[in-house]
Amino acid sequence: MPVDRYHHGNLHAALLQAGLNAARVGGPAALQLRELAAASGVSPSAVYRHFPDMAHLSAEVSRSAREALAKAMLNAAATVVEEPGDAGIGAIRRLHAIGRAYIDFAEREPQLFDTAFMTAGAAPSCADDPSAWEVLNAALDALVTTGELHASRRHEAPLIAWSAVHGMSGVLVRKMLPEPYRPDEAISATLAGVRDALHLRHPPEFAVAR
Amino acid sequence: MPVDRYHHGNLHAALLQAGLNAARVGGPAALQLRELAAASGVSPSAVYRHFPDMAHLSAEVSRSAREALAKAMLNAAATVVEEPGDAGIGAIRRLHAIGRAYIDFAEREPQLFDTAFMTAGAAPSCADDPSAWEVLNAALDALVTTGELHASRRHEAPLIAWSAVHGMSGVLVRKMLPEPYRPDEAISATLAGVRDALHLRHPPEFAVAR
DNA sequence: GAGGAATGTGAACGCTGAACACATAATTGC
DNA sequence: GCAATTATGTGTTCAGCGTTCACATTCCTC
Repeated sequence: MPVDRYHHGNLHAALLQAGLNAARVGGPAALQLRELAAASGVSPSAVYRHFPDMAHLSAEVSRSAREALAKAMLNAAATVVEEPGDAGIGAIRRLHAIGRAYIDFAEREPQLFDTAFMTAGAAPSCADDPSAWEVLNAALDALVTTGELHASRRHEAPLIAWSAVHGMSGVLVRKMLPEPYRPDEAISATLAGVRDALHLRHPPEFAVAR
Repeated sequence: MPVDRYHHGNLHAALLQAGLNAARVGGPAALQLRELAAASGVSPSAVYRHFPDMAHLSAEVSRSAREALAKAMLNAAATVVEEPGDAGIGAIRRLHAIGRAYIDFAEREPQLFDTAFMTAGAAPSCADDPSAWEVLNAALDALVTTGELHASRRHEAPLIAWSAVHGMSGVLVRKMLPEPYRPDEAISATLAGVRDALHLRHPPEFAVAR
């Protein structure tokens, strides 16, 4: 297709991608209409043919960032190797893996993580995407199935896991971890705390100096 | 003192207060130079006699919000009644009280909570104020002193407590709690999870349906 | 091929934070 | 007690932001 033509072709997707690129570097503040329009090789007003206003574009970028986070979690879970004689420990490792992937994402892409959760109150819930929440609950279901997690704890389990992991992510992103703590020990402690709170086993490879 | 005079008297403090008032209602986005100047009965450029730029004013408002949060925690801890024969359970109740105060603050003043932690990366650490972190550590010290918290867990304890409480606060503020969970059960579950992770006793009055 | 829908342009408008020269009040020094 | 200096506030101006509108161009359909 010709490179120079009046119509862009797929400006909606291009703006979204430009938004992700910008947010990756500069966070929510970098989501500027004129900037994204220029990055897509288009005049500012062209944006309004594809989004009602800047808030909707930002919201879609934010949603896209949440999807990337969920995808990173699924990826991490998929790489966990199954233990031949012990299905339970595999489930525990998978929960650990998705928790660590969540926090790793926040550390690796702090600005994008910030963008993912920038929505202040007016969020259309999170029942929209293949969300981190669903990935977490699938992992918890597996823990119940394998007998690692007592059914009586199943209901509150995602609250405990999510608040801890999401909280530590926020602390690391905002660089609020005080001296003398180091990010890696903070992450390990958080994940170990989740296993303790859920009364799970601690697989040997997760041992921390304690 | 005369109400109509050229010099304001204490514009710095007035702008800070105006900022807190605005942030309480509209969050970080409501911190606008012209708005705060007008609320203080002063022209926009007058602000620059007291703050180098808007970012510094916002940062001071944010810091002030963090102080308010810490004060709410101290307040809650002070109202905990001591158990005559059991100093340990008082310490546990105090930890519970400051955790609940933290989350309650976030629920009661979501916009102010958002303002308190809006600093994206460039925060001057949090060793500046009578911070929530210090209040938390004091409570944990008391738990060690009374023998409720094993010394070997003391180091990682604040990481576990803070990430869980801060994370649940963020979830509630951003209204990200999915159906069918209700805020009060989510808060109880989070705090119970912290006690579990720290291997603390569960005082009877904190019993939840589980 | 004609006509209409979809999409992009360019020039506005009101808003924002910021910078500047200038005006006024408070304070200091003699 | 008065002049000079400093501190503080005003008004104007500027660039950049999101947004709107009339208009131009291209694509699609009949």
